[in-house]
Amino acid sequence: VAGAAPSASPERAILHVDMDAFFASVEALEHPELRNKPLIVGGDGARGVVASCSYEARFYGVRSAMPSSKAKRLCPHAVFVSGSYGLYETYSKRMHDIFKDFTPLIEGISLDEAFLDVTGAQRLFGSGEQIGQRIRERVRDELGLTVSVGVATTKHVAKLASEAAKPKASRQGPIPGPGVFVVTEADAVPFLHGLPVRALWGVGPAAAQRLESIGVQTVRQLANMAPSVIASVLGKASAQHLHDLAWNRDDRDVVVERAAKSIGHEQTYPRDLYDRAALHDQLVRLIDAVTVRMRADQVVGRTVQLKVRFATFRTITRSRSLPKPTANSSAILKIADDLLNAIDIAEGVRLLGVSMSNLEDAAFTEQLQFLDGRPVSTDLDDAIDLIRQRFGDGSVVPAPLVGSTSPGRFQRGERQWGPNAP
DNA sequence: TCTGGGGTCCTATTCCTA
DNA sequence: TCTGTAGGAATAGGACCC
Repeated sequence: VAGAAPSASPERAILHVDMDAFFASVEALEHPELRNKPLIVGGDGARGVVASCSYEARFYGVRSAMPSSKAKRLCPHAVFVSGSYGLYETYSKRMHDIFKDFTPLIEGISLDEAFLDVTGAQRLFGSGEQIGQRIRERVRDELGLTVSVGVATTKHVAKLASEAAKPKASRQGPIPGPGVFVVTEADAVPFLHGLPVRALWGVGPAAAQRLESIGVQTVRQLANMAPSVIASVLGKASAQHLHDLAWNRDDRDVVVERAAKSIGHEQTYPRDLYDRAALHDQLVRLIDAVTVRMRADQVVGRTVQLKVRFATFRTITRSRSLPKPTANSSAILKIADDLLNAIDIAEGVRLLGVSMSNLEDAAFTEQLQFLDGRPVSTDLDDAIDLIRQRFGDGSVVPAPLVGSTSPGRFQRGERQWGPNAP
């Protein structure tokens, strides 16, 4: 209507919801005897790392991704739990079910964190802050867990805001934080400029050190630096990106579902491997696990990547692309074997990994063919999938693994935090 | 004092082809 | 037929995230 006042559209509201000490909190919930103790979820073995830890453990300096051996030194009386991926998945799903009551625009970042676009939900449920409070209450009441919520007009400030909402560690456990932390559009730049560059999403140890070399330690200094100067140490793309973030220029949307770009598995062994036959058997195992997932997701892949970490921790990758994409175990194994055979393994192999990329929808893909034109059959893989469905994962295993000490089937999330053996 | 496993994205180099 | 070159794809490595 001419002359009518435009209805005030609500300000963009992005929530970042982050579970507090997720894995450790779930374990404490399921095992009451572990409550209020320094608790570490992760790999117990010599090559394990910390996946998550309670606030009581954090007080001693224990952090996620830290080698377990170091964590034990810092906090010798901590209880170690190896963790159960499936359990965390269940809790994560229940959390998402709560989110769905407020908005369909949910972008899961990991099991324990997600972005929610609640711009359009504000008329119905109140401001972003109010929605954040309600989500917190419901997760607490229905799941028995605490989450921290950041509210802002952009994704990356929402992410930083949830960090500001989090509890602090003490000997007695978490000291509650604000729980919900709001950064308005007007406050965003001052909020950002008070932070160290390391706080920005995408600035890790390497970038922080490079920025330091041109005298940049804070987001404010980064913001006031010419992008061309930043580019001299970080490259053009990330320089422009970080400079934009420093001024709260972030127009990235909450993306509900994105297709995976690669599927892979890797494993660190309790002892380094020096034997080609043993490595071949491990390839069989890894590829079996990868292709099972590919077929379950109905995708095929064109590029095979092999990853080898040597005893010295030197890591290399070798890849080769097929003329046509596939999810066929033997076709992939052939390539992976070729790649492996071209590598000198005298140093000893600590980790082996296989991943498939250049993924395509299996339904729209022409079948991989042999040179004479016959299609490479996936009948065998399909039959194996069926038998496992009916009789269990252990009912059929690749021949090289029969009678070996390795478990036949490689499970997603299995020994995710390192080998358990000493 | 030793560094997991799942990924994504970016950059530099190499190789191929027009 | 040889040479130079521009651009794209493939490859390798590394940084970063949870």
